[in-house]
Amino acid sequence: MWRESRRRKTTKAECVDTQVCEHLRRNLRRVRISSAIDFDESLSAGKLAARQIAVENLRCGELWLVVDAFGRIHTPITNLPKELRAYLTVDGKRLANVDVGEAQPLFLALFLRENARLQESKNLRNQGHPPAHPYDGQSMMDNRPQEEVDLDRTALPADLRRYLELCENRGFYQAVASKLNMHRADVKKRVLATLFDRPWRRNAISGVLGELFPAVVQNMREIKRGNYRRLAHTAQRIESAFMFGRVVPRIMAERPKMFVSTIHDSILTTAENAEYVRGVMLAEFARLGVTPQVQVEPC
DNA sequence: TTAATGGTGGCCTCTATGTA
DNA sequence: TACATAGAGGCCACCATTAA
Repeated sequence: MWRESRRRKTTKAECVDTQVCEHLRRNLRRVRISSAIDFDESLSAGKLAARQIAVENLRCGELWLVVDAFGRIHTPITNLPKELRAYLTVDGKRLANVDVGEAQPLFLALFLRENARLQESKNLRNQGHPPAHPYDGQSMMDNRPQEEVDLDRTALPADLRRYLELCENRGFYQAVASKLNMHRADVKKRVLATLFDRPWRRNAISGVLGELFPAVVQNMREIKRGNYRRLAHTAQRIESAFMFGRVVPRIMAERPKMFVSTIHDSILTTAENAEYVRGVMLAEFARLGVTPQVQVEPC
């Protein structure tokens, strides 16, 4: 019973629209998982048991949905090991994942870009100029029916511009990996940890980041001042606002019957609808003035 | 780094029971 | 009646896992 109370305590959906939550909950109930799963026998007993329990819970209809304080939605699907997604179906159809390349650094880049723009606008006002951009003062994730953002990137600090472009081209992790003579996959998790870590802790990754993007790192350190978790929380809020404030509502409006489930910054849907979802995500990113890589990966 | 989950075990409180 | 003990349940921390 105390687990139930703990779950109730953490189920606070204030930061995600109720209709979005209900839509995702309804879609969750449509998911089925195959009865014939080849578990990796080389796994430790604990890992194997955890996978078996996760699968059993899905079969039994244990379909919880929790919104955390930073707007992320957690479900049995988000907790499911990636390799088991291949066994999921909806209406008998296999699923595909529509994934944003280097999403976390990209959302951070959007936040830093907005910061830089607001700072620039503030400086101009102080000099007696009108606001630099009609977007000034408005949250970048407000879902108003405004036109696409016409962003003058030349006004941004050079290394922030380069950081943003690398994120868009899925080259950010590779740039760090190349400096360290490592493989992209090996540095990815460490880069993410370093970005969100305590700013006073230094390692090889933080050294390379400081070398490649000095103003970006300095900006991040300022955001972390007083509470280093703020940067991670901010990135998650931006991700949440984008996914549940823009992408999912648009899909709900345009294709209300289409299956959709989220895995933080990616969207799970049936393979036949994956290209449509990819188009929606690209269009919504375009409204924010960025063109990241969005890939469809069959589960 | 953040979040979630389940499992386990420790600590605390409350209640019931046994004993002097 | 007073005290000791045992069991149950709530709460929490820690560990494992998953995702990004």
